Amino acid sequence: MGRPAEYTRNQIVKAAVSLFAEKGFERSSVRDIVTKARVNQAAINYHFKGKDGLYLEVLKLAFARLTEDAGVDADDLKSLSPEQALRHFVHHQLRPLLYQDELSRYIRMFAWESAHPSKVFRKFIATNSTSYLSAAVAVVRRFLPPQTADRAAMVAAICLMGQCSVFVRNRDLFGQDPFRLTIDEAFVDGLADLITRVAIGGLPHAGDAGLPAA
Amino acid sequence: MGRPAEYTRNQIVKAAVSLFAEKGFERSSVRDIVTKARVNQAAINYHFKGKDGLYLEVLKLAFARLTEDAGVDADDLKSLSPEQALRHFVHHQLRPLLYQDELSRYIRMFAWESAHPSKVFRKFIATNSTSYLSAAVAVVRRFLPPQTADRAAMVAAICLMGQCSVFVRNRDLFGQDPFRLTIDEAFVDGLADLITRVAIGGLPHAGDAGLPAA
DNA sequence: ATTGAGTTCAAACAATTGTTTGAATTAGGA
DNA sequence: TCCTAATTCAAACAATTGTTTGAACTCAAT
Repeated sequence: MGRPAEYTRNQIVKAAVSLFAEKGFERSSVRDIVTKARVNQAAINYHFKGKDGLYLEVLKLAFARLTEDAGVDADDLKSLSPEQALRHFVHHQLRPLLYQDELSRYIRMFAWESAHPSKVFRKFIATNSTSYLSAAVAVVRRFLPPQTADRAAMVAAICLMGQCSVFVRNRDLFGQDPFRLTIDEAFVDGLADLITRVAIGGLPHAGDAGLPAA
Repeated sequence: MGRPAEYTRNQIVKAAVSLFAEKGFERSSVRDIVTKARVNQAAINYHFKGKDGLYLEVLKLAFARLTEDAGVDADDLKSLSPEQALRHFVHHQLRPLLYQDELSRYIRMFAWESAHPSKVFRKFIATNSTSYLSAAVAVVRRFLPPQTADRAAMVAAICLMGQCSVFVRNRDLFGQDPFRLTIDEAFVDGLADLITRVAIGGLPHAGDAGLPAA
């Protein structure tokens, strides 16, 4: 046996998560990752069979962490009132605006994917039947008329997440010149309130929208 | 003089708009553009001083076309009721889902930029003081309490456009497997209704959200 | 016909990407 | 101790990117 292989793997995964969250998968180069991880160039291919393999591994980690987490766990959300669950979910999606921990990085990775899904990601959610959207669908559903079609609920969920992910992806940008938003706790609370209130006020009427039935 | 230089320029611009709309600026290679335009490799650098220069030219065209257009023209929208103006604006943003004409391509280009603004785009909107967001701000404002801060209105506008651009960018994707949405006129009408109704129902309460004052 | 500026062209350049190679290490089992 | 398999490493590879080069070509004006 050679040196601690697990150490190298962990270093790579940690660096990859950090970079994928910051710039997305496509814009993160293998060389950037190995430099940040302080490992050799060829390590990624040796341990993960390529950049795609590494991403798949990272996606599995992120998905596992996110589904077991309180923010999107179906059971936890069901125990709250619809309004509380929605508020909770939205705030969870906005978490990367405030904290830069591991969980936030995972959420941010998914925010990049929601902008333009990579091939790896599409293959990943194709196999994981319980998509990362299902939590959002469950949250949204409770505001919709009971007989609302699955497809309509999914569309509403996509809208909801779309509003959050714009801010998560472009956090740095919105702090700058044409916008000059100060992104602190007060701002995120306000933003979460805005999205939540708009959804609460509007979703009950969404059923009338006449989205095509399933 | 040599051959019709204007012809070459037009060919390049046309091909570039098509590709930028389809995949975004970064993912469109110079070689793809010149191949589609049926011109020589070096033509882009000769006529536009590089890929960035071409994009800047295209952005100017798109911006001019979009601001003179009924869908986002401030005066046209003011002549409608707030609800009508909102519905009109949202439907306009969703136009690339139905039609693939020039106007739709411009809208789609901006949808890519709203996901992850390129350097060229950021420099462009920095000089064009009337950002392409201002129309959305004006539309949204009429639903907000009169004393609402500019910043809060902008945030609401970003949310509104975020909901539209997700679908515009990933049109093809949503037609496929995990989603299987049939994107026809009925769907787009329904989607526009959904977004509109949610906004109408919720925006009036957005003022309570306590977004940081300007 | 000749000039000369404007334009096209095939080819190469320089930089970056993900991946592969094959030798050099490392550590555990015989 | 020697052997073997796992791991690391520097280097190169092949493909793609945007850009530059310098000669060839076109056409209006002289």
